[in-house]
Amino acid sequence: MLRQQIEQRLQEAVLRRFPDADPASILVRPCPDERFGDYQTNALIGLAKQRRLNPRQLATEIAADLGLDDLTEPPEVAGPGFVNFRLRPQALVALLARAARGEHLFCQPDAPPRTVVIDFSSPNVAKPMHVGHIRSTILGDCLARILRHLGHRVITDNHLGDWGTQFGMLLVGWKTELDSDALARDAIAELERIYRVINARCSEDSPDHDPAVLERARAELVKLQQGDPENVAIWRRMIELSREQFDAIYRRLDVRFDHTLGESFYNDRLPGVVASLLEKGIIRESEGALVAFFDDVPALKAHPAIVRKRDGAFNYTTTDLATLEYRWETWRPDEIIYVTDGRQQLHFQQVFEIFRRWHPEVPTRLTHVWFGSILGENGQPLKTRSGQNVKLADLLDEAEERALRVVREKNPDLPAADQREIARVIGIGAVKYADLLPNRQSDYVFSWDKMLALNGNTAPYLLYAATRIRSIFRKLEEAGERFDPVAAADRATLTEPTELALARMLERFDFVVHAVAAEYRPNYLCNYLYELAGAFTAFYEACPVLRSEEPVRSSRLLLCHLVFKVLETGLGLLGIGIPERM
RNA sequence: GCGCCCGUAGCUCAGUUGGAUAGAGCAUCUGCCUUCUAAGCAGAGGGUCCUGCGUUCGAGUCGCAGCGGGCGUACCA
Repeated sequence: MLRQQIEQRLQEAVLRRFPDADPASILVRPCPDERFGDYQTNALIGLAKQRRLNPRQLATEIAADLGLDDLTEPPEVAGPGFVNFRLRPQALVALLARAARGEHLFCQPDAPPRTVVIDFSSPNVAKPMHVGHIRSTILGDCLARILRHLGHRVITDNHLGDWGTQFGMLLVGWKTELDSDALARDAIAELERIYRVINARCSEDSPDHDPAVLERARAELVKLQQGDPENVAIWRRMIELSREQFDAIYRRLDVRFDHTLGESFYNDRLPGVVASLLEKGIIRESEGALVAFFDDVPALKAHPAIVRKRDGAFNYTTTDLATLEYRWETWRPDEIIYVTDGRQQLHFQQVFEIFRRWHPEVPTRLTHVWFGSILGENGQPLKTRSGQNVKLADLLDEAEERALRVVREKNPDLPAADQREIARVIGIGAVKYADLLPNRQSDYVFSWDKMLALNGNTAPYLLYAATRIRSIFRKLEEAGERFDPVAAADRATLTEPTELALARMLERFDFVVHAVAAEYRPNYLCNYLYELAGAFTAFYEACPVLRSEEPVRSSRLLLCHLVFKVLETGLGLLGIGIPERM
């Protein structure tokens, strides 16, 4: 927040000197080493080079013209022409006071607000949600929370896989294999089972292969596509049952969608999409299919995209194009974000390229936010011992169970219900944190031990710091005292190194949240919160709070109060809650 | 073949328009609980940032070439 003011004054000073300079390249960023200061700019070096000036001399002259006395110590020029800024304690105290009065929480919204559609999670009907869905769900939800926090209008849409050739087999299975008791017990497991049975009969290299079943599956699919009332009713029922199970998971994860418009929602639009693409000459017939070619795009030259298959059926490219057009017509978004696996990069390049040709008038930014795979300890994609996908519900159960074991060990005297609630919050938080902490583009190795470790950069560490703050205020309340942040702010004083370090950390929150939004990388926020929690525990060890004398005592309480709010807000942006105690 | 990603401490990984002496956790070692939660803190050791060449005042970061690994690549999504 103070960084922004420094940057603005720097840009103004540069423009006074060079009216034609580009302010977008005049940036102030955190110092890599706190010995140099809190913030620095290196933009003047490049600026001087362009204009054949001496960089150090230019830096010295600009630094003298900044008018930063209310915010920083006198700026220092260093090395080849860096300018280093050190925040004044009074400026930090004033910032904390404004936060105490509720004027901000160390983060300012983006202006102007934008409309952003986020497409994430997208599980398939009649299949259990498994680890393959976790990153999309958690990352997408986190980005939605971040962008909303920055003041944008966010529309989340769960593009369910509720249509496709698998329904031919599912319909045969429903009519010939269904065990209604099993369906009542665990609908998805039963749908999965009947699918497997029929799929085995349809596949030619299976010992159960039966050409008649394959034929029947095709016939049932055609009937569904033609609107046969019985098949449509069964199909709707399968969607309903699946959504109940998805919703149970989303409730546990505290994930919400504004819309759930599955693939089938776009069925009516598909023929029109293809007709329009043909009319505009964007696709043409090739080997019986209708295909878009990209001879003028080097990366896509060797990768044409099929928009209608030889047999006349549409595929996911067609559906995604219809979806894009619908979203544009309905919400006029400034941006549409797709959160999927990195393996779909080529697909989205093709879809975006086709859409640009199809609707060149649409200015919407199209973004594919992709992520790597979750691997087992053997370096291969994570599976159960029997080679199945790990079900998300099982994974969440185990996270909570493991957390419960630790809670019981650490807090044997708490009531069992409290232990379970604490374990639930920690377990779910640990899963989310472990997923958001790695750079999203890298594959990461899933490890229970690391995820629920009690130290290191983990959810329990952050939650522990937060509950220690809660504990301080609980003690205060038990003593019958009331804490008034505004009154504390009026006489706040920061002198101890760990106090000042904490205040500086709070000030940086704004920078980090904006960096997350700009690059779609929640791991920046994870690392920030870890540092904030670390700065708090260092302060906690060095500075008694309740036992100190006024006015130090209320200043430290104010720090605790604000650190808790930022931890709570930051963890909230990751979709993670804080237990009452640990 | 073409395209994308990765290669950083023994292990798992961060590393923000290119920025100063490359960071963290785990593991190893040394201290710290009669004081607000030790699920903690303070400290130590540990590096040819895959290799080479180039651009630059400055390269883990950018470009080119190579090596090693993962993934994608015409009718699944």
